[in-house]
Amino acid sequence: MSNVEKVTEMHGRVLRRRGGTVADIVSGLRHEIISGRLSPGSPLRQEHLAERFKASRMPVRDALRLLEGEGFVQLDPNRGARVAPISVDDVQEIFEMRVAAESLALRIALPELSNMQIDRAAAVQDRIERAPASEYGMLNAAFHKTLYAPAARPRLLSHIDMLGQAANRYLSMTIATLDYASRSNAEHHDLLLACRKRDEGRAVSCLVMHIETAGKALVSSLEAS
Amino acid sequence: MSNVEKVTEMHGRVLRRRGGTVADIVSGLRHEIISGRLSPGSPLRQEHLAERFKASRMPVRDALRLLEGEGFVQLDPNRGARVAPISVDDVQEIFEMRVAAESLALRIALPELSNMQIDRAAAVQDRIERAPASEYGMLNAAFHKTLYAPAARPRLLSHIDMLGQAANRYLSMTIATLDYASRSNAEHHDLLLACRKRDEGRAVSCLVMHIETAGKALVSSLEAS
DNA sequence: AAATCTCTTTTTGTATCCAATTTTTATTTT
DNA sequence: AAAATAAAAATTGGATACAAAAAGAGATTT
Repeated sequence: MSNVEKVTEMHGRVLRRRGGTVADIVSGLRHEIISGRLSPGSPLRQEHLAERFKASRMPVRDALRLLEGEGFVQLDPNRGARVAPISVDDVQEIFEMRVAAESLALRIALPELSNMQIDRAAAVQDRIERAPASEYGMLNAAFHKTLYAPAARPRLLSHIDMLGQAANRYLSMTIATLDYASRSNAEHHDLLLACRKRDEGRAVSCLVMHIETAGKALVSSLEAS
Repeated sequence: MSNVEKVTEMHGRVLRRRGGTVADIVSGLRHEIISGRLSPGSPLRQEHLAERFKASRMPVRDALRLLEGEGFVQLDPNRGARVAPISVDDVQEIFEMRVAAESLALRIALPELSNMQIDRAAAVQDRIERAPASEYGMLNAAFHKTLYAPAARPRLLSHIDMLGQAANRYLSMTIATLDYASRSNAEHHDLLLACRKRDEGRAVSCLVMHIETAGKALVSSLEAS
């Protein structure tokens, strides 16, 4: 979020040094949407955002287009941008897609997976069990990514990443993480064990279960509210 | 592509005003990349594109960002945009992802699929067998989309669409479509038959085979050149 | 009350700057 | 001649200002 503050002068006004403006706005806005500080459906006015991020409209528009591609922002022609709405159907769909994409990634990665890489995933799992709940989403993504990395499938991995971020948006809305955490951790350990044995069938079914139960927990938690 | 030529005055200079500029540039550029008229790796300079599409740099940048999200353009900071490179690995990955995504879509759609919708897909297949090879990519996508539509999964369907477009880019590079066509048509008929019987297992395995053989044909055709 | 017509707000697009980076070219140095 | 360096040319990233179109809100008329 912080930026190099090498300031210079332009048209009599102060401005930040070049670089990373769009990236800043994207990550800032994305974080606010994922964390729920920006509620679904609320309008995102270009001028307002430009002022909030101390930038001009141009990088703001670039950022909005990027976030539209990621599914966090809805852009209607001539009507502007709004925080993408949420729905139970959407969660369901995201988790169905995660099952398909991540089981594919695991199947490809498993034969290439070294013990060292499994150890690294186990270390991430250790951090998950110690870290505060607020970091769960990010660490969970890191755990899964560590296991899929040997697949060497850039498109697939970035697709999985996008789905994970979309899921995090819903995850952070429900405080159901607390009683779900222990179950998720146990499932991660099961998955690691199956990976160590290089048991593809077992590993994939562990993963499918893991994602499906997470999805179901989220859906029921959303339907309750 | 044609546009209203409302002319107006600004800063003493004449300028043409148009509507839907960004969409025009995106679809125009995308078509040129898919059709291969713009070769992989060739630079896309903003100023040059702006002149070619008779627009200013802002909509050009918007378009480039969108196309980057779709994977057709590669954007390096401070170095500009280039037509995304191609590789055999990329084709392989795209078709792996298509298998996963489309078999999921078919599994979800099949129980909701009506005979009328199957007939509509069969009608599209009829058109495929009559139409010129240049329209194969677009019609093939329409055929598959017709079968998946009842799944009512917007995210999944647009993901499948993107993969299809990415695949079309490689498809149009190889003229291997000619001896592949008869095989593809037979597979489409098999798939339709399995759908009519509502035989999920058979339909999905037909589809998986269909996509995999298409991928393999493309890979071997690319490796030959 | 319903329809029409302003008036305002907001988005979309154009044009023109300027600064920071590459990339290229020319010039020196070894 | 080859390598290193400095100057110059392209190009991108970003800012500002302005024009036009659409959507929304009021006010007016029917």
